Amino acid sequence: MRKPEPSAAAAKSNNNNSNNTSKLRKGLWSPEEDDKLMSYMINNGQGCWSDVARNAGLQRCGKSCRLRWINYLRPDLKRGAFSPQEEELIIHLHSLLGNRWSQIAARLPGRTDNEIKNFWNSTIKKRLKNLSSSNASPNTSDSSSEPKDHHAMLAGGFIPGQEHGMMPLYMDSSPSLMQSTVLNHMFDPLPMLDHAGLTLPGGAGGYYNATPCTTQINGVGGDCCFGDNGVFEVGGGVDIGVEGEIFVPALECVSTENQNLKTEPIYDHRNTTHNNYYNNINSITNTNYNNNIKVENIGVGNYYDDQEELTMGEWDLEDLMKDVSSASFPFLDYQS
DNA sequence: AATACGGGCAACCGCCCGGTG
DNA sequence: CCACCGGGCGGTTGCCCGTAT
Repeated sequence: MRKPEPSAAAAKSNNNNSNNTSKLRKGLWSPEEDDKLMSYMINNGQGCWSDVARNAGLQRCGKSCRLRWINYLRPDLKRGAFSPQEEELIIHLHSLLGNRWSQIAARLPGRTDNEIKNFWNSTIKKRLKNLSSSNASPNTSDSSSEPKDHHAMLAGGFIPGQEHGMMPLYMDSSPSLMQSTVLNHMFDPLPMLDHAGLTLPGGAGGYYNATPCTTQINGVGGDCCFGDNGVFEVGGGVDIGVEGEIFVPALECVSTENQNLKTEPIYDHRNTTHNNYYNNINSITNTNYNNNIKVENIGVGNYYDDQEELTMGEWDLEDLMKDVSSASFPFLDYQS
């Protein structure tokens, strides 16, 4: 994190200078900048980011605006800690995708690649490291005795919030290592599911409670999204996915009590008040919907049962992800 | 109470890729 | 074919804050 430039006021005075690329602000975003970007995006939608920066009256480069919007201001962002299910999914997807954070994020509703990347580097990586060191036998703790097959060593290790213990965990993101392990059936393709009862987060027994990908702003009911024209639309949701509808998993319990959306975030993201602003958005976002969808045709393991479909040299990410997206995690359909 | 330290995370950097003229 | 530009992405930095000493 970086301090906002001390000359924010000075930068403002240069608003009318169109040739001010050398005076672009860096560092933390001020609440005024957030307001400008937020209102511009809601009113005009996403276009050329350098235009966004210019037209919104921001002394920022387009990239900075894009990043701020994607990582912080997007109304559909989920704030707060990762749920155990999300952790599991991240680990699972990372075992398949490696450090392709954007692709992992695409399958985690409301989470950004940056958020997941930070979470991985700060939390999960550390846990895996501790795990690997604690798993080492006291008698064989010297480095020379490190198992050749660290996949096997890690398999059955850290599974947050569950007792599964069949998912391999990787410190190494090499696809070749991952795919070879995949081929060896070393992980449970649906680690977050109870195969017998098909228990999904928020539900059980073949059905689960899902929250649709919808967002309400300032209490206005309806879905929100960017339409074909790039304009941020409220109302008139798009339905795609399982049985024709978009659903986002209810990955965490969201309070429905606080519906008083504050329109002015208190700018201090170390301060919980600021986070509350976004949590309130999410409260409203995720409220009012508690739909049940039927989970059918889960293609568990079919892909991996046919080993001839995969060879080391023909590893196909998209094919691999088929099993992760619609089949294995039907609630993630809307993302693709 | 003061200081040191480490964790968490927002934001920047630099590279890559695709589109366009 | 090439140069330029904007957008996307992964890696890294650096600051704030909580905790330990």
